[in-house]
Amino acid sequence: MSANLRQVAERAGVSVRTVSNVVSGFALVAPETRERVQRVIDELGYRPNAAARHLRGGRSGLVALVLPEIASPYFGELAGHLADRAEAYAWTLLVQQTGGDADRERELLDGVRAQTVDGLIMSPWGLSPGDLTRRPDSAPLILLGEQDAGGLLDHVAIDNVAAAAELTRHLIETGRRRIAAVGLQPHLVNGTAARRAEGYRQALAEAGLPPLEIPVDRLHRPDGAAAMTRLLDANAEVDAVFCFSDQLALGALHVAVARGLRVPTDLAVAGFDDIEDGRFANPALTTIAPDKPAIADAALKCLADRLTHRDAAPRRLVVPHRLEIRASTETPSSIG
Amino acid sequence: MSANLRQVAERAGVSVRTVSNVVSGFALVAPETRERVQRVIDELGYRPNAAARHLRGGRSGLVALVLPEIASPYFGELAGHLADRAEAYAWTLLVQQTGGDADRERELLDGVRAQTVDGLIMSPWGLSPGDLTRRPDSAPLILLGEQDAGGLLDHVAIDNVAAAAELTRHLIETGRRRIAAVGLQPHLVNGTAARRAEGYRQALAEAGLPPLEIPVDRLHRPDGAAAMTRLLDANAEVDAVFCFSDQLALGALHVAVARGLRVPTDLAVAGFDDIEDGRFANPALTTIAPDKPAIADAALKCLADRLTHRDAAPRRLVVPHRLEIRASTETPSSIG
DNA sequence: CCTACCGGTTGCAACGTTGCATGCCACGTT
DNA sequence: AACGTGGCATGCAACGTTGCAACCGGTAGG
Repeated sequence: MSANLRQVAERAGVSVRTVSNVVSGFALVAPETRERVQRVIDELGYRPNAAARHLRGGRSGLVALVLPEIASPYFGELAGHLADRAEAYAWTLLVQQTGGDADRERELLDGVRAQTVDGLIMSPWGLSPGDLTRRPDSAPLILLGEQDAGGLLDHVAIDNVAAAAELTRHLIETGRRRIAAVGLQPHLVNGTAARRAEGYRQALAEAGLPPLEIPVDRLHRPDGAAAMTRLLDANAEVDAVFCFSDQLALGALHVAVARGLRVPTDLAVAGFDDIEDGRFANPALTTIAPDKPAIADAALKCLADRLTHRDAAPRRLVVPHRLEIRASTETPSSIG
Repeated sequence: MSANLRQVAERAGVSVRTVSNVVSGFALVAPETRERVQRVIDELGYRPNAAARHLRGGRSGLVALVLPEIASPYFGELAGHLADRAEAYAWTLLVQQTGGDADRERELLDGVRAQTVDGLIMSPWGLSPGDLTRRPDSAPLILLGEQDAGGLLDHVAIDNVAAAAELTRHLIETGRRRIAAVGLQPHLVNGTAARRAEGYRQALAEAGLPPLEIPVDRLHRPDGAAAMTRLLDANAEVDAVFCFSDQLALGALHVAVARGLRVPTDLAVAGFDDIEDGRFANPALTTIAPDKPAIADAALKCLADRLTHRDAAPRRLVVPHRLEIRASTETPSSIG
């Protein structure tokens, strides 16, 4: 076990309290005392005990990141930004996976950990807004993604409707007429897919084109592959597929190429999220790029603000996005 | 703030100690007392205070996962398995990123957090075995990846030499003769790349073929892309590229395809790690698939054992791998 | 000359929990 | 009747830290 304040105090010939003052750096301590104490601290290799600080002060320095799955590239990239940025707030990130399961989400929100962290940053899939607001008194919760929690909770998201509409318009502009949307999850309460569908429908309606919506079970590559297989088998004659995640799009792309379709000549494929894989896919994937560092910053800032103003009005932070046009949706005519 | 033991005790008309006994479930408590106390616990929504338990008992229930970067698909997938499995040990995972930087690695190993977690699972890149063993008395450390720490530390890894040799032999068997290896990192102390290079050289030597090694800066897609660009620009006339990570391979693949090479007809491309992107790449990527769930299990088990037997001899756990042959290395002749 | 104040330092108490030792009671045995 | 035993319950102390109030010596102001 490492040294504690008492041991340092004894050795430096001062009180425990003074050592504490030196360590925390704020209070009044005479320069020479500070220096002497500091020397002993270095000598003994003293490290403050986080458990005691937490017990005493109520701050753990931990923030829980509650995600469907950390292995998903989008969440992985986001977690990376969060972990980096968290340092500025002296927070360490703690990862908890839900698999998108409502019971598990509830369990993690109410569980022991939810009380020992300073806050939670969560991307809910299974829980309804009602579930989310009706929870016992514990650490503040910041939501990622659009959740219509009746304005009762802080959340951070891009404008999914606008983004999806933008991307759909881009497909229309490149001459596509039969544009399928892949990624609705009818069984999930999660509002994000619904927003993207909304934007997709808006843009199609503007152009007088009919929607074609393909539901999926999850948002992974195999689901995109399965959806594309179904589309092709059904002879749907689509000339563009807009997937609600890059993973779906990569799965779809894989099947399309394997089936001998030329992308983008025969079929345009677009995704959403701008994960790194998409950038290096063959062909590179057109996508909506949410500003992930900004999402991370906003979530942490929002949490920090919430901690200092426990009862300020909940905020909805909208983070910028960008339409990232790559080879997978190039105009067919311009290729030949 | 939520209720504490004292409040429950008062309300149930028993001592604090008895409530504690009910909560921890082990000690002798009369059934009717237990039931009465339990009722009050539910009523007040009592949750044990982790900070106090940690302070008192010395166990935090936290395990730090110290990685170069969580956004990297291999580490993301591994972290997912670890987070899932950790539950069986009542551990929560805490993520810390090093960027592969030696100073940062040292900082995290010696820092405050390293003392407040029950253990650390780390994938070191910058620190030498010497640095790793010479560290102050804190939580036990389990290493991921091969580290020749002189047998002084627990570590978990696949047999990288054998795996790389296997993959290289596969390339040779499919008729490739000019096989480049991409992924040596001369500036890093990390032994993994060196092991893979060793296996690669062995297999080439067996077949009487000359090695061709391309160093890289990092193991990301852009580095693979850059390496492939260099190879092509140098007119190296290679017919196969063995990349030491799937990310490198995907970058290389992207450039190869973009430059008009037919993969696998003109060029075979293979990777290492079996990240999901590789499975859905165009063409799908041949790779070495480490048994990631097994790695996660082994690391956690190893840590648990270490905690119960603080001074048992350090162990080196070798986890199985599998050669995953996919389209990117199919025999050219069999295609036409 | 007394008081007020200020910089520097200190002791006490408390955060919520659990290990340990002990106490109490009822029952069965000697 | 005295004694041991086993089941159950309790009080005390300690884990390491920091907020609070107080203290001390010295200087400035009334």
